[in-house]
Amino acid sequence: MEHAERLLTAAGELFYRRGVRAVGMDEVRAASGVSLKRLYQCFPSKEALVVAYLERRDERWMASLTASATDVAGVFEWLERWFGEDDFRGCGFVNAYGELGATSEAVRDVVRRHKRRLRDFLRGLVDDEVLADQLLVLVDGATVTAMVDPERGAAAARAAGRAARVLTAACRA
Amino acid sequence: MEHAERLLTAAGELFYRRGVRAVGMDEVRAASGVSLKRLYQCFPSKEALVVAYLERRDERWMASLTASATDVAGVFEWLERWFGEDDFRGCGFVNAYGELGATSEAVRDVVRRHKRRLRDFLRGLVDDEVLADQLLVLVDGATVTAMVDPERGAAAARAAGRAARVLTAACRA
DNA sequence: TAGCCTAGAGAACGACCGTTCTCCGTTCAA
DNA sequence: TTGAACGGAGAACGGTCGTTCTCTAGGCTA
Repeated sequence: MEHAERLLTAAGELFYRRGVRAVGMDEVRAASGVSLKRLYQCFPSKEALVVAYLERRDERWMASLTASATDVAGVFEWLERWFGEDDFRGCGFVNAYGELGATSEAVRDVVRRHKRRLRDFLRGLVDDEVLADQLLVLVDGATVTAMVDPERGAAAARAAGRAARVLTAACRA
Repeated sequence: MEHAERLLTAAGELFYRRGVRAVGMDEVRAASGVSLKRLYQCFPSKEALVVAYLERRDERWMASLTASATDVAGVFEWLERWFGEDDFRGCGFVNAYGELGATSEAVRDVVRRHKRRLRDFLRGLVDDEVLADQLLVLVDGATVTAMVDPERGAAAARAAGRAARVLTAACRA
C-alpha cells in the first residue's frame, strides 16, 4: 500500500514544519494527492496519523544517527549537520509532546519510547549510566538552543560536543 | 487594572498546562471571571494575550531563578525543585515555540529574548562564553528530559548539575 | 449490453474557534 | 425622574476543524 507511504511523507513534512494542530487533514490530503476517503481508511483518525508520523520519524531519525555516529564525537558532528539543514525546526518529538502530550496518551508514549531509544543508543556508546543521562541532556539541550536561535545552532552543537568530551574523559578518570 | 492580572493568571495556568492552541478564549474568560468584552479591551487578540503570558512568565521565572541561585550549583538545585512541582510541564517557552514559532513572529521573538536572558544570567555566573553556552544546553536539556519522563526529572537535574560542576572545573584549569 | 463494485471528488455535518455585536440592567449626573 | 454612558452575559458570525456521506464515473463480470 503506497498510499500510506505518500500520506506519511506529506504529513511528516507538514507536521514537523508547522506543528500538528496547525495542519488540517484536508491539507494532508492535498499535499499527498490521496483522497480523504482513503486517508481515513489508512489512518482512522488524526491521532493515528500523528502517532504513525512520530513512529516513522523515530525509525528514520535513529537510523540516520546510528548509521553515522559510531562514537560520542560523531553524535555531535551529526547534530551539527542536522541543525544546519534548512528545514530544521527542533526535535519533532519535543514539539509534538508540547502540543499534544497533555491530551493524547498515545503521543506521550511514542515520544517517551523515542527518548528511551536515544538514551539506550548513547548508553551503548559510553557504557556508563550517569554519563548516558548527561549525553542525552546535551543532545536535547543543543537541539532546543538550535531551534530557538538557528544561527547559533552550530555553536551549540560544538559547545555540547566539547562538553561531552570533557565529561567522557572525567568519567574514565 | 486588576482585570489584566486576573486574565494573565488564568491564561498562564491554562496555556502552560494544556498548550496554547488547546485553550480557547472562552475558557480563559470562564477561568478568569472577566467578561469577553473586557478581555478584548485588555488584549486585542489571542496572540497579544499569548505574548503577554510569555512575558509575564519570563519575568517571574527569571526572578525566581536569580533570587534563588547565586552560583552554578544553585541553578541545578533550583531546577530539581522546579521539576518536582506537580504542575511542571517542561519549558513554557519551548512548548510555545514548537506550537507557534512557525506562525507568530511575536512569539518567536519573546521566546528568543527569554533564552537570551537566561544565557546572560548564566554567563554572569561563570564569566566564560563557551561555558555559558554549555550551561544553557544543560538547563534546556534537563528540562526536556524532565518533561518527557517526569519520574526521571530529579535524576536529570542532578546529572546535569554534576556535568556543570565538571565543566566549570575543567574550564578553570 | 446490463448490472455491480470500486474509488475519487468534494459537499455536508456538527463542533468549536477567535472575534464582534446585541441586549439589558445598573449607575450616576442633571 | 430622566436619560445617557457603562459593563456584563452571552448570542451571533464567519471560518475552520475532524469526520462522514453522497454522487458520479469507470471498470469489471456475466
